[in-house]
Amino acid sequence: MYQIGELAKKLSVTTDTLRYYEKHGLLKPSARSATGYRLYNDSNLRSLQFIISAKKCGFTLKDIQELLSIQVDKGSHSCHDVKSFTEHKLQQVDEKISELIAIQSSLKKLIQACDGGDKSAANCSILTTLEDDDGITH
Amino acid sequence: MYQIGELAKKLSVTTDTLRYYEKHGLLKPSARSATGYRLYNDSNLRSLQFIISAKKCGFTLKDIQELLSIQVDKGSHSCHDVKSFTEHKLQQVDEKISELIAIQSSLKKLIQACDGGDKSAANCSILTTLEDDDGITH
DNA sequence: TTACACCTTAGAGTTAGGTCCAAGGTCAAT
DNA sequence: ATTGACCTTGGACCTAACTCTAAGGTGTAA
Repeated sequence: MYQIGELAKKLSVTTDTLRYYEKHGLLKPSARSATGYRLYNDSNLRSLQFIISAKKCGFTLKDIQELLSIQVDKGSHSCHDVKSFTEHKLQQVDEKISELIAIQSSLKKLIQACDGGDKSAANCSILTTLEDDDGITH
Repeated sequence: MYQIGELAKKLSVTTDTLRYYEKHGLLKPSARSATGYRLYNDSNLRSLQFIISAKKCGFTLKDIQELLSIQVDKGSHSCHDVKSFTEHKLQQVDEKISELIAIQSSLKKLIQACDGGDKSAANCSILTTLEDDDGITH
């Protein structure tokens, strides 16, 4: 069990942020001490890691709350709903990955050009390298 | 050449957003009409596509401005600076991709569980599937 | 020449996601 | 028993990225 300050330090966020996440339904501490201190367990820690990762990838806190709320309950009558919701989220993730891969390949080319590649005049910015061949396709 | 409204409609943003991007140095229209109307060309359109893509992946407008400002000028004395800056940005992109791939694999497992996979009791949420095997490693 | 859909600027307002008090309680060490 | 580093709540404040409003100019079709 961690106090709020320990957890915050572990994952480099502030205690204010943790209280904010609690208030907005993203991360509820597993318990409270007799005197009202928030107490977090390892499951809370993993949730927070997930929140931080997903945020870095451009998901809103609302998106993240939805992702965290996905629960597949075998035989549940809501299985179909959960599945189509999850498929929709997967599609968003796939899109982000495609876009990042295009940017990644552009940046790699720019670095190569900097190493003395012979196309440096033609490929001199992220936009020109994106246009090159395997850029973002829409 | 497009007027602001045409470009906005083409890429599903508002005209206010385009004016905002101009004011903040992200997207300057290639010309103005005699009467002061903004005129955008295809290069402006590609810049805007890039801005939208990068934003979706969690880059701030400041990040995006920096990405757009990368210019490799062969033989430039600043080549080294540009290279290390670009390498740093590439590292950020690589991280985002890793995190998205972990989330992607989780979502795929959840969808499979929904299809009647036999591990649905054990793997019932995004967090449990992340913990499974190939989750995010820190 | 007037209607209507465009465009201009400047500046105010909004939302998400924190961040920072203030006033006070808790806990371990001196 | 008091110091100092923790914790509590409530509410004000802040920044990024829009979004809206007001007051007015432009362009073209009836």
